Amino acid sequence: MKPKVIVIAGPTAVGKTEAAVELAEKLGGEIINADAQQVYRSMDIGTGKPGREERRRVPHHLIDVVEPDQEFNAAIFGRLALETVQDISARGRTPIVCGGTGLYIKALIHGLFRGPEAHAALRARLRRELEEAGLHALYERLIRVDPGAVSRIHPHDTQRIVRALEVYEATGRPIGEWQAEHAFKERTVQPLKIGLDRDRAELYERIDRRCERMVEAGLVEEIRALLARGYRLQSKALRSIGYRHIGLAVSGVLPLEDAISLMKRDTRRLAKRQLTWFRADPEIRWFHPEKDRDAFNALAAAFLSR
RNA sequence: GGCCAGGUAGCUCAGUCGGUAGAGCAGAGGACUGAAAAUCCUCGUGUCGGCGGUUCGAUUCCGUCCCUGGCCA
Repeated sequence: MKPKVIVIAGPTAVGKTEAAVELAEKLGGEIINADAQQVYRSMDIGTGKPGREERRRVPHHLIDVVEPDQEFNAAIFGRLALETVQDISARGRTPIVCGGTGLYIKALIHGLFRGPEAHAALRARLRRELEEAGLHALYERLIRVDPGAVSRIHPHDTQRIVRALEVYEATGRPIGEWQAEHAFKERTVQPLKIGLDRDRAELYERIDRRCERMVEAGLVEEIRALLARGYRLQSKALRSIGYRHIGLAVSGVLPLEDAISLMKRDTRRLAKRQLTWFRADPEIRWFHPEKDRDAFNALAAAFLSR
């Protein structure tokens, strides 16, 4: 029997953490983070991690699992999250997955295609080629070996072009074949998907205020400390929202005030992308994080007793 | 009170030698299989400040009023 999992998804700053903590207390649950940035240690303020109080009330998992310069990605997350779900479940408790990274949630529920993992050396070579020959040349090469890619990968999408070539060169098989075979058909768990959303203007208001609070709470100092320990602003972890913006202010490229404005804008855009992702999933049941709290709590309880 | 410069998309502004208008930013929608807080795609109708006049036709020209900024009193 596949373990039951309650998923709480939604855009950043919508109020997922409070909802998840309350639900976990009611149901005897434990929270599994599904937020791409919260896995990094020493990045607390800018990632909006749950605070000491929340973590005291309910056990949290998959927060602080790697250093900011360590490799982490959706596949690693999927494996760790599944192990964690199974562990929580085996102890008779309820796993509650809470986060805004759609791909991570998908990687838990369905896994990713079992092809080659990210290959650092190969990727570095492709990057070099990209600089020398240009993106167009890489794209041409890709569609020669994988004609189906024309309809799936846009010629400007550097990241996907590189990944597709990487998979092809590592296996001799186009990425499209791997994907078609996998197609997210299987499931590792039985999910109940709860989506949280609220009025757009209100959400953006909350985002703006949260960015300001992060700076007041010491985001600048947090970034200085990370840089002092040798982490680079161009690393995967620090290129994320907030860190890359305030990082510009810390290194004197931008006045702090401008950096904060850009951080707010890009956080709003992130929220919009998150909503686009989750809206495309017909299994998600949507609720207002406060007004509908009783409704989704009841739905979760009914799901568990089924 | 007088003179000058403006009032056009949410914001900053361009433009129409009279045929009802378009950029940047903001914003909206979408895609997403090992970087995903990443990467990428698509989207511009608004009493052209109000009211009159001239004209086949006015956002454009004329008159007048209102508003904003600057200078002078």
